[in-house]
Parts: sequence; structure tokens; C-alpha cells
Amino acid sequence: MLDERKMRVLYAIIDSYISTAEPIGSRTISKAYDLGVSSATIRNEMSDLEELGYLNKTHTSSGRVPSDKAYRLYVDSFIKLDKDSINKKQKIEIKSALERESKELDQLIQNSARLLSQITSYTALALSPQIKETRIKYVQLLPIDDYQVLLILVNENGLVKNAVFKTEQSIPENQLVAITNMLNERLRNKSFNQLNNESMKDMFNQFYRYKNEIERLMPIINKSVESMEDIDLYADGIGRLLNFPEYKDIDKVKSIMSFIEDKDQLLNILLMDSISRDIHISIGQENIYAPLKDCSIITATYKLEGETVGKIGIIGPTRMDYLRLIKILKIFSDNISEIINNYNGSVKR
Amino acid sequence: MLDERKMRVLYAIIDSYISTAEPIGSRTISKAYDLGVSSATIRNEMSDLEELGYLNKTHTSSGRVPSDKAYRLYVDSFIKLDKDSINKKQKIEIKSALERESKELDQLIQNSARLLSQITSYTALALSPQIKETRIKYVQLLPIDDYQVLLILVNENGLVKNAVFKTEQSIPENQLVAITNMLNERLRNKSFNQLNNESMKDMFNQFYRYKNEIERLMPIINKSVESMEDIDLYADGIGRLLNFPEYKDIDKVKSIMSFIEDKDQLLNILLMDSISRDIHISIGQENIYAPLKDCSIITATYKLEGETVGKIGIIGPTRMDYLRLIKILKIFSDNISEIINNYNGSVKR
DNA sequence: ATTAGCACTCGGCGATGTTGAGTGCTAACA
DNA sequence: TGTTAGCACTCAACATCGCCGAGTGCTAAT
Repeated sequence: MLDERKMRVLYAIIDSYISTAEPIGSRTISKAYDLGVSSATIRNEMSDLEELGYLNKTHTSSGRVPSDKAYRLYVDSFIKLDKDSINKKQKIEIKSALERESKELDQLIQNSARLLSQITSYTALALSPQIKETRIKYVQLLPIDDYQVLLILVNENGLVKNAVFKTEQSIPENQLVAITNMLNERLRNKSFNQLNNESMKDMFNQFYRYKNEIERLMPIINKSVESMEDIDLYADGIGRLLNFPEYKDIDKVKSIMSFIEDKDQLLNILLMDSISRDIHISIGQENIYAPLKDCSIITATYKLEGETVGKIGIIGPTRMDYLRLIKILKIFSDNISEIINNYNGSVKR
Repeated sequence: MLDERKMRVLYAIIDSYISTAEPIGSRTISKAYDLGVSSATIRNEMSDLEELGYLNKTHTSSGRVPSDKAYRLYVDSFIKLDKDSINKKQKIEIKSALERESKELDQLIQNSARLLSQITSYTALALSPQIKETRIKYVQLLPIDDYQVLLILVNENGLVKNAVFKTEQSIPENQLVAITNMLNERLRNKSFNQLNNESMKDMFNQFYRYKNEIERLMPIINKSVESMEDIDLYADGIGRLLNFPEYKDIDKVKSIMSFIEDKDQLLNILLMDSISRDIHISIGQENIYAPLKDCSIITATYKLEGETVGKIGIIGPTRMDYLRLIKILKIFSDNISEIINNYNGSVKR
């Protein structure tokens, strides 16, 4: 392990580099940080730290820059110290800002990304709640008018989907109720793919007059169930990447941006470390995808009834204000969890 | 008006500049475009065109670059010639691509933006259908379990919204039906803000036991109605702006990007020329907002039952491949109109 | 009216020199 | 033995200079 003084030198360098993005020389440190030793001594320490892989030089006679390894050490050692210290007032402010504009779940997630990006000045990511293997809890058909029927599906998480579909012939209300009952019998507690052909045939026999309608209804139900499981991914503040001096090279930032805008790839990354801790940090080379090799990503989870269902995150240069961002992410994660638990999702099972 | 030869020279310059982004000299034109005159003659014509405001020089001895006025002329004169010529095959391909992934309206709009950006390599915009002054057509309360009720609202366009809310006491089914009937009576064909306090009092009297529930229900209905009117705006392919050489200046592209990511401002622009023709083109200085002064925006509308309800668009440098983009936008606009008219939105009034 | 010819302009680019922040090494010191 | 002052050396960043070539505008000839 690094001795006390090396640590302090390293932290000083990281601290300075995070705010200035400039390589730091020994003299700068000895002046700005009170380590009680001369620049020559610091120079020696820096030379050691470089040999150990914590620092890099941009060219032979330049100042030093922290390596990914240094950030990793920095984050790991501070994250323990920093369990407490959530700013209550800020938390409440953010919560009310989130609640204010969020009439629906999707909007909440979208607004979270926007607000997170605004507050941090980084690019923010947000993943909508992910519900796998939805089981149908409740089905209902309602007549809108003579030739249109409203289909309503409620799943075990309290998620509701609806679709309007047209019928060729008018179906009297009592028949609709009968079909509804039958659908409930057949579908309740099943995911759609558990529905087999047997029961389809049954239905046809029972309601032969509405064979066509039922045949058209099934794919609609199927689609609705599928779309309950869909994951949306929002990225906000992509343009803010341009504010970072490390991305003044257009080609670099171009590849990062197109990576972020390609939702599929980004989704992979966010879902990959799905089993991990609440806060997950991926620094520079730790990222698998090439365009992200000089980015860091911090993600936090949010929960529904204690179970992790979604994520929010921040992406930016490895020179990232980790400590501040982690705090803010925690606040967001807590707030989102609280809000969605008070939404319609809170069905007791 | 410009004479025949000036036109041909101007078109040659625009054509060349659109594909190369380099100022064009008289010699280049006389070689690449067969105008049957020497470079000296073209030089004279170019000098005239500059005086007329159609061309600019970047410096005294540089080639010429088209002005906004030139693009305007170009677009206006070609748009008439080009009424026909939609590629049927391409249209069908795009349509099936759009339908494939679009389970719901929002998804359709989102996918339209994505696909439009992919196909054109420009930044694409898409506005979700805008429905003003929603009137309630149909209200229904359904019991999910003892302490939860599902509220369903259908508006005159066939849009459906739902919300789950919790009750303090269990409400028996027949009571729920009674409340539903009463709500329908009171709310049908009204926008929420038409609901007055009188009828609220009536309700309380009639269902005093459920005073609290009804009191809580009304804001939920209100929110749902509001969110029916909400407009979503999607921007896809923002990073593609970096591909254009005119935006190699980071500060310029930064201001454009942050403009695009600020949905409120962008919404203003898209809604501004709301009464205009199907295709609307805004070139460079014609844009009001400063960051867009060297961008062009092309928008197209899509329709529900013949009425314009939303827009899609493209944003990029004034040096834009207008003709190609207009064609593609028309295809998208037609396709989106067709698809949403077959959705649940197609309620006959 | 068109064109060839020519002087002139100016951005872009490579070469060259200067500056200053920063390093590494050595020798002196506590 | 660890710390420090001093000094030579390195190298990116920046400015300066000259050259090149694409392009213009004007004039005179056709």
C-alpha cells in the first residue's frame, strides 16, 4: 500500500486535475497544497507514483496526470468515508422538482435524466423500470361505441396497458362481459406465451360468432404484454460533452456521442452489471467498448418494493468529479425510488 | 429575375458546394459543368451574382459560396418541379421498418426520429401528436382489488389514459358503478376545466361516504387530461452535427446542440409556423434564434383524419441536401399519417 | 459579348525561433 | 538517510516568416 505522504500527494494531484484538466507539476502542488515538504521531495514522490502506475506524463518534461488506477484508488478509498452526508435540503428540492413535472412514469424517468444533467453539467442517462416476465393480473373489455372496444390489461406490478380495437360486428354488452370473464379465466397469472392453442380453440368454440374478433384480439394482447416489458433509455445533455477540454478533439467526441446515441449498445452496458451494488463505477480502460476507454460511467439503481428495477447514470471524462456526482446520484436514486413506490406500481401481492 | 445562364451558374455552384463544402472557383465550374463558356465568362457572371446577393466570398481572392438567398431560390424553384417522384419501393421499406418496432404511438414517433436520422445522416426531430382541448368521451372506474381502483379516461380522439389510485376504504362494486355513471354524466364532452364546483358539491352530497376518495380522484382525472394534451419532442442523431465541416468549430456546434437539447425552445420553433404548408423550410438567417442563424430546418407535418397533429423535421447546416431531404421527409410524413390513422386514434365522431 | 492573359490577393502550410513550465540529477545539508 | 537547492535539459505551445497555389478582377484582343 501507499504510505501516507504518497497518498496525500496523489490526492492533491487528482484534486487539482479534476478541477483544472491541466497536468500538474511538483511546484504547483507544493504551493497550493500544504504538504510541508519542498517541490523537490514531491518530485521524487511523483516519480515513484509514476513507477507504481498511478501517474502518467503527457511528454517527457510535462507535469503529471492521474491514471485510471489512481482514480480507482481515489474512488474506492473515499467512497467508504462518505456513507453519510446527504444534503437533506437539496434532496427535498430535487424531489419536488421531479414530482412537479412528472405526471407519468415515463415522464418521471425522462425528467430525472434532464434534471440530473442540468444539476451536474454532465451527460445523464436514465433507464425506465424493467419488468421481466409480466404476468397478467386482470383483463377487461369495455365498449367505447358500437364498433370499438377498449382492452385493458393490468399486470402484477400494477402496470396498466390499453388498446382500442375495432370489431367488424357490434358485440352486445353481455357478450363482452362473457368474453372478458373467459379471458380472465384463461389469462390470469399467465404470461402471454404461456397461453396455448388448446385454450384458443376452446374460445373459438364458445364464441364462434366472434372468431374474427378474438383472433385479432390475441396479438393485441400480446403486443401490450410485450410493451410492458420494454425498456426505455433516455440520454440527456449529450452536448455537454463538448464542454470538457479532453473532448476538444472532434473525432473522439464524435465516437462517444454516436455510442451514446446508439441506445442498444448503451443498454448493454447498463444492464451488464445488473447484479452489482447500488453504485457502480466504471473508469476508463475498465470499460469494454472502445469509444468509452477514456470515459467514466457512474450508475445508481432505483428500486420498486425493495427490488432493483432501473438505473440512472452519468457519463463523462475519467477526470470526473466522482465524489460530488456520487452524492447527487444517490439523492436521485432515493427520490426516484420513493416516488415510484407511491405511484400506481405499489400493488400488494 | 435571373437569366437562364446565371441560373445555371448559380445551380452549379450550389450543387457543388452542397457536396464538397468548399468555395468554388470559376475554373472548377467551367471544367465540371458543361456550360459552353469559358471560365472568364463565368467569372463575370459570378461577379454579377455576388452583386445581386446570391453569392459570397470568404475572402477577397477566394471562390464563391452560396448565400441564404441562393438556397431560398434553389429550393423554391425546384420544389415546384419535384411534386412527383416519390420512390414507392423506398416508401414501403420505410413504412414496414416503422411499423415493425412501434407498439405504441410514442414509440412510433421516437422510432421515426431515429430512422429518419439514420437514413439521412442528419439530426432528426419528431413531435408527438398534439391534441388541444381534450374533451372527455368516457370515464370508467374498475376495481383492481379491495383498496385500489383503476381509473380509465377516453377522449374524443380515442386516446386512453389510466391511473391507479388507492382508496382508504373498500368501495363495493355497485357503488363504483354508480360513481362511474355519475362521473360520465358530469364529465362527458367536457374538458376538465369546464367542471365547476357546483357539480363537485353535488357529488359529495350523493356519495358522502366517499368524499375523500372523490376529492382525491378529481386531481388525478385532471392530471390525466392534461397529460393527454402533452407534447413530446424527440431529437435523434444530435452527434451527427459533428460530421459537417461547417461545424468543426466547437463553440458553434455547442450552442446549436444545447439549443436542440433545450426542448422548450425547439418546441417554440416547431409550433410557430403551425398553420403553414405541409413542408416548411427555414434557411439560415430566416431563423429567429441566434444559434440557428447558420442552420436550416425542414419540417413536414403528419395528419390524423386530415388534420395536422404533429411534425417531423431535419436540422443541419444551410448547405443541406434540400431536395433529397424533402423527398424523404414526405415519405415519412405520409407513412406516419397512414400508420396513426390505423391506430386506436381512428374514432369516428 | 466572349475570351486569353496577367498582375494581384490571401489562406494554408511548413520551417524556424522563442518561451516557460516542468523534470531529473547532483551535491550539500540536517 | 531523507530532504532540499540548484541547474541543465526537454518539449509543447505560440508567434513569425516565406512560399505556394487557387482564385479574382481587369485589360486588351477577337
